[in-house]
Amino acid sequence: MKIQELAEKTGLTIYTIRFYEKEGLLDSRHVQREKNNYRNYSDEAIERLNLVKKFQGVGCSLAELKEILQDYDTNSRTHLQVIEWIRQKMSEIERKKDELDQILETLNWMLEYRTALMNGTQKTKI
Amino acid sequence: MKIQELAEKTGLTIYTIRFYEKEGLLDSRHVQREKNNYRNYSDEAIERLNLVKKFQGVGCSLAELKEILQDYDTNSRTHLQVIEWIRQKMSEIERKKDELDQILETLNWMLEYRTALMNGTQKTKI
DNA sequence: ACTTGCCTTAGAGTTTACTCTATAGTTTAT
DNA sequence: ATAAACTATAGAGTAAACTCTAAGGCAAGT
Repeated sequence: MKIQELAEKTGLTIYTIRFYEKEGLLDSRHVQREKNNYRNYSDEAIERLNLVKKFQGVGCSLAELKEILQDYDTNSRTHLQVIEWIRQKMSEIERKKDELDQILETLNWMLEYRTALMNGTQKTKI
Repeated sequence: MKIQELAEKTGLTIYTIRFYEKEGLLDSRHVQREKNNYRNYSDEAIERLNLVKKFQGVGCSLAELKEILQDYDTNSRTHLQVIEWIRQKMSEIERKKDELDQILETLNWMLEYRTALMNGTQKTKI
């Protein structure tokens, strides 16, 4: 498929897709060139970009993602290094989940506070 | 307390603290000026900055934070608007938690994949 | 053939969130 | 009283992640 179609299927803009490619987040499994030099994307590209989006959404930088997504035989990182990275990332995610719970509590408190204010009650604020 | 002390207590730099103030994330409850024009921070400032950090860490922009943290009587947003925002944010956070679970699954799968590779097994990749 | 619309690149511009520098005034320690 | 260490401001600089523009090539419809 061509870039416009991929953009529609992933919800990204064509600029972003080309930018990600330039940043090394896509490789030959995801993009090939036609004779006319047009990019031809595989279905794997959709999955890949969705993966990128998912990780991005939880505070992963593109640089970090690039390192981890790079094919095992094309870079210098050893499997053990990558495995270590994955483990660290997993406990980071667990920590982030706890944080989200804390924020939910805070939001709930804010909700109560605002509701009380609407009814003229006085409470403490931060 | 003065800015350096607040920086140490919050883990932010003095630049960031001043920047946040300029962006409207702190108000008279958090900062006052001395006769010498030095900023004098209250203990509430610590709590406030920690709150900002927490929300920031889960993808809240400063602009968004500003709107929500602004004092109820100093801005044009009605309580109902803010309450609606809080509700939306809460379901957003719930969605984010689900995403984190998905990512944990993905990471777990990646871990298995890498481990298998180390042992010479072949699997599929994205 | 011609227009419209999609594709290409290089490179410039934008936004967010800092981060620092220059310059100057204030406070503290010796 | 003088230096070191802190404070202030305005404004410049940086990094990440886009976002767009210009100039040109290709493709499909009339």
